[in-house]
Amino acid sequence: MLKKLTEEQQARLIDTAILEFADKGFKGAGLSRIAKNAGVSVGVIYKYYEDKDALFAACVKNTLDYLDTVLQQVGAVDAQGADLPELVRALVHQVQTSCKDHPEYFRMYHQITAGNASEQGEKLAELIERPSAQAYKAALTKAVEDRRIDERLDPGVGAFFFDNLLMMLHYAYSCSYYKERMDIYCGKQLAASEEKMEDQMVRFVLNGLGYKE
Amino acid sequence: MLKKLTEEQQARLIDTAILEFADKGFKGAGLSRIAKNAGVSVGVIYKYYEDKDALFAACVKNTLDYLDTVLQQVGAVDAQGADLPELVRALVHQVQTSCKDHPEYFRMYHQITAGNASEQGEKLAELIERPSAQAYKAALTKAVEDRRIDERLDPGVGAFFFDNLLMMLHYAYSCSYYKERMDIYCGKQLAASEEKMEDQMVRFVLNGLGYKE
Amino acid sequence: MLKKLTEEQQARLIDTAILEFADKGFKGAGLSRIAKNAGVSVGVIYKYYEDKDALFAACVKNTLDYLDTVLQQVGAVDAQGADLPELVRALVHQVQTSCKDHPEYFRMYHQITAGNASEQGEKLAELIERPSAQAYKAALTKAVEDRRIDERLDPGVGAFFFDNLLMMLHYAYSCSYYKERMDIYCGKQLAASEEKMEDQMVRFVLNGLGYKE
Amino acid sequence: MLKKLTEEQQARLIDTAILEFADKGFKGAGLSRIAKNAGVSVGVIYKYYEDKDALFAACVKNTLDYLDTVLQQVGAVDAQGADLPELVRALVHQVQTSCKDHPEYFRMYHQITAGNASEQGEKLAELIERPSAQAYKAALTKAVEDRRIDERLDPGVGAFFFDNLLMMLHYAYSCSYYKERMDIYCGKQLAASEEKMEDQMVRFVLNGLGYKE
DNA sequence: AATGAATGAGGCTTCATTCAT
DNA sequence: TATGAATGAAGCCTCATTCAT
Repeated sequence: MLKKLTEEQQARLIDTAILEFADKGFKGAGLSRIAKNAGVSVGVIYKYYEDKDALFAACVKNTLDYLDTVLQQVGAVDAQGADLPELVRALVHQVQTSCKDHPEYFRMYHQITAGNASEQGEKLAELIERPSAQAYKAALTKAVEDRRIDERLDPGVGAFFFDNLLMMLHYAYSCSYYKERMDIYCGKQLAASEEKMEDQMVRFVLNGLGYKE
Repeated sequence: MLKKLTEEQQARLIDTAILEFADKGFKGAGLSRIAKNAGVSVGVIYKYYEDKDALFAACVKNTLDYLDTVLQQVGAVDAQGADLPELVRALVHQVQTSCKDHPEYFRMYHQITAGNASEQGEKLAELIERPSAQAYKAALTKAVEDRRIDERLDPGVGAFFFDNLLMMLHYAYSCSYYKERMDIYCGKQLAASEEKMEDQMVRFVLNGLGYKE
Repeated sequence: MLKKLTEEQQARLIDTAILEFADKGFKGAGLSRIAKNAGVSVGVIYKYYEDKDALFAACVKNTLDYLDTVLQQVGAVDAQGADLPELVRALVHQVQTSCKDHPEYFRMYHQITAGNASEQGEKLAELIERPSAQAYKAALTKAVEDRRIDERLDPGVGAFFFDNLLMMLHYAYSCSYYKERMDIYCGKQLAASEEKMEDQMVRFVLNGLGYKE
Repeated sequence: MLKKLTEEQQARLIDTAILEFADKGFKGAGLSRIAKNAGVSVGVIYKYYEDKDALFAACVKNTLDYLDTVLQQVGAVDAQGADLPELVRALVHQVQTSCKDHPEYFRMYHQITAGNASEQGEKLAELIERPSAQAYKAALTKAVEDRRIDERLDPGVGAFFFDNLLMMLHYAYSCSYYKERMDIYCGKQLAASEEKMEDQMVRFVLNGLGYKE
């Protein structure tokens, strides 16, 4: 079913759609605008996707794939036997780089979590969150066993708090509201320094987990 | 066909509208559905609000007022000379109670931050975030001066991380996606125990800030 | 059915309604605006008139009464045995004075003839036009018999042309479009001089009728 | 569901719209009724016209173009060196034929002059009236110079009266109210005879202008 | 197979009409 | 009885979806 539309055009369609959905939400997004910005016709969208819902679903899947890729990269760091501080720093750093590269994916994530579309967010949560939850929890469980972090902290809950912080950092680097919010809290100057924010974040997280040396 | 919408009916209209906007977003919300659910006619909305934008603005204002009230309550705890652990615990606890009472306000907040409405979220950020930012920063600055928390942590940034955690906890207790996410990370059992979550959260935050004794 | 609304208020209601209908047309007129401008409530309109149509009908009747009054005044001139030039001059003059006093009635007439309301204009034509048609025709018939005007001109048709000219003069003095049109044709200066316009009109009409001596 | 509205369909849309606006006025006209009568969907109107105002404007433009065409045809007669009686007769005759062909344009003109639409009629007056005013005035000025008509009559004012008569004749042949009115004044029989009305009109006008030989 | 104009259901908004006070 | 807020049908307009080319 992909005769005339090149792979590139299909990719561009999805990318454009993600931008639109990420910025306008499901209802606010316009198929004709997407088509125009993607340089294709409205009709062709319906050759590839059943309807607006299906296009949105495809965008969601794309977002998931991207998030998976990002997670995999961290997994690689983990696999190299990095210690917790290195891991945390790698994750925080990656928030910054991935948000610089593709802020739209995280705005898209924010839209997904708003649940304005037709589908249930609950099903997506499982899909999206389980992998990182598992990964972080595993790392923390191991750290607990190694007596490197506060054993009174449940690894799952710790992972939750940690990911919460990452999540909000993603938003701060991707969504205008949260960007403004970060500026208000941290001051524009500090907020603009990725190094300092990274340092502070790493410190707060390790402290929070009760990491010892 | 009452002679005038009672205060109660007006309140119900706004409440219904907030529920609708919170769950469907600005574009997805339907005035006729709001009217029906509020038990009034479509036309009457326009006696009280210029248009859909104005109704949304009123809902936003309502949300801000609620958030202010919540913050004020914590301010009272602070004014009683509570120490940092008490303050943190009070805040975390309030997240749980306010989300139980009025989850819709926090879903509404999430919608506002998505920026799908007609107005700019940037202007709202200032309005919404400045007060708590100031309050938390002040508390942390004082704690730094008292040598109670890690002085290498910038008070503003510390407040940012802390509020980020609160924010995500709000979402976890208000928005279905984040609720599911919390369950995935923490396990349904732990997530369901407000006391345990509170304890863990207080521990993580105080650790994170490097709080001593 | 006229307990509280004084005669004066009722008159004001009709006057206000005429202004509104004359300027906005039947559909464009707003009952709430009429009520407000008349200083009464919307509801009371429905105590005196079945619906918008009935109110419009009352305004039409009022207009007819006014036009009748105007015609009667000319009838008085006629009854005094005035000759045709005097009669014509009196009529032309009256166009100018009545348009100065109550331009709204002639704008109303224009609206009626547009037939935008719900009722048929045909019925009204009979009511409105018959009297003056009869009067003018009688005057011309007599003038023909007296060999004062061109007998090749049918009295009815002559009356028609004459009234056509009067009608358009009414419009020129009452409706902004026709006022502008008069300025374009005659030049602002000439158009502004009622005496000159009157003279020219009288001359043209008498000439047209082939009036001798 | 044709691939594109044919020229014919587009023309039909405008024609239907003119009919609707001409008979119901701007406010009274209904886009859905226009669409239905034109045999197209409501939505397609918005592909060709920004909104109801724009559709109305297009109808007005169409009307102006038609009136121009009509005037041009008379211009041709004038250019052939016709004398005043021939010119007047040609004009009167054209009123009859053009009203038979397209009465809706003159009802539309009547609506425009009622000024119920969104735009100012004043601007249109200049556009619509200037050309014929100029043409008629020129013809009369020349006639005055040739000592063919009463020099005490201002050419502009003479043109005004003449066009007033033409205007009302247009209405009489196009609008039901004015048709009825003509019948009342002239009698149905005479009114129905275009030749006689033409003769009478030509006589009246030439007399009115004081035309000699 | 892609195009993009046409379709028409649905949403926001207005306003004539009703009716509780 | 007058009031004027509430009602809800109807109008304008948008946009997801269809389909002739």
